[in-house]
Amino acid sequence: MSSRWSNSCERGKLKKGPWTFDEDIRLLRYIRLHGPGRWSALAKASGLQRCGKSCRLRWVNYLRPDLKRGSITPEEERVILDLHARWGNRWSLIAEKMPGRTDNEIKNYWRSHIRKRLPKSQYSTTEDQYNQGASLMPLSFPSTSTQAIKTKEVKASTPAPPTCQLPQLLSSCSKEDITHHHHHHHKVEEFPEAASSSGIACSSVDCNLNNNSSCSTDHRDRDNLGNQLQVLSDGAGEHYELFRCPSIEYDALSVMLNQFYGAGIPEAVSNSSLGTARTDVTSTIQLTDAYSNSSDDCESDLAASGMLWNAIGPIHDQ
DNA sequence: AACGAGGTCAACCGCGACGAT
DNA sequence: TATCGTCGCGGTTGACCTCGT
Repeated sequence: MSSRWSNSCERGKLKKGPWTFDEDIRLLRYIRLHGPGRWSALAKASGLQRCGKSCRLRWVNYLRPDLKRGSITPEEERVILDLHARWGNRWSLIAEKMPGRTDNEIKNYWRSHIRKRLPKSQYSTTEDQYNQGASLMPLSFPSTSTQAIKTKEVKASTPAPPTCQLPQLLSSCSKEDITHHHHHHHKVEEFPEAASSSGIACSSVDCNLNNNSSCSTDHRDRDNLGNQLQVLSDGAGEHYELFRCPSIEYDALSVMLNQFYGAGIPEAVSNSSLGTARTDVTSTIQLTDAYSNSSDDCESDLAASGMLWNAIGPIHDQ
């Protein structure tokens, strides 16, 4: 039993390791059509050379649109501390109380940030709580009933089909920023190939060199990423505007997700700080702006962008 | 500039549980 | 009831990154 899933992953020498951009697109497109769940079937039907387990993990921990990006806030850390003190290493349970955070993320945060600050005696007791059969303390949070949080009996619900939760991803770069930085605000042409193939009115792409202080070159500080893609809707259809900070990577997944969910939200603004630079080089497009007259740090890789648009395809025919 | 140590985090692995047949 | 397929959880790994020397 325990090895069944493992075996199915081994079967046919399925791919392992970091996900590529193309795989992400395939997975997203499939989920867009059929919703998440039934991972084994999904893995086969989507054409991905991945096992269902891997697909599920990628979705849950990385591609889900309702994920909150950026560092754990002090408030969130307090919640983690509190809940961990109550429940021990019940990461999925803790994650349920922290919308937008995954169990993996919380677990990693605990191990790399919190645990090392605590004396071993302190964290080991809470970590052992569950194994010792300690009863889970009732929550002080509005949430599932305390009966429902008894240990592993809690059956994690299948993630709901994608809903429009992009407001959670609101970027730190606002329109206001843009208007305040005219000196670096220049328009570039549409993605010709993309627009034609997708059938979407992609009227313009703004490459805004936003030099405000919130823009950081530290790719790991995702809070500070200033990339922004706006999906704008008007009578003529939808078009997309992309704003970015200099010297940071424009994450293609963001574009994809905006289009992915754009159908459901007429006007969506999203943060493009999805993913990290290190996950996979192919999952990010280095937006170095070939269209800029002035600058050296903003170029764009239209081929890659075109590939993206082609890959995800138009909304209306999905 | 080069290198090593330590940190971070996406992804993997093993396992237990559950539902369907 | 037994078996099978699927799913989700928690622990662990390892590639990549940053920082100090």
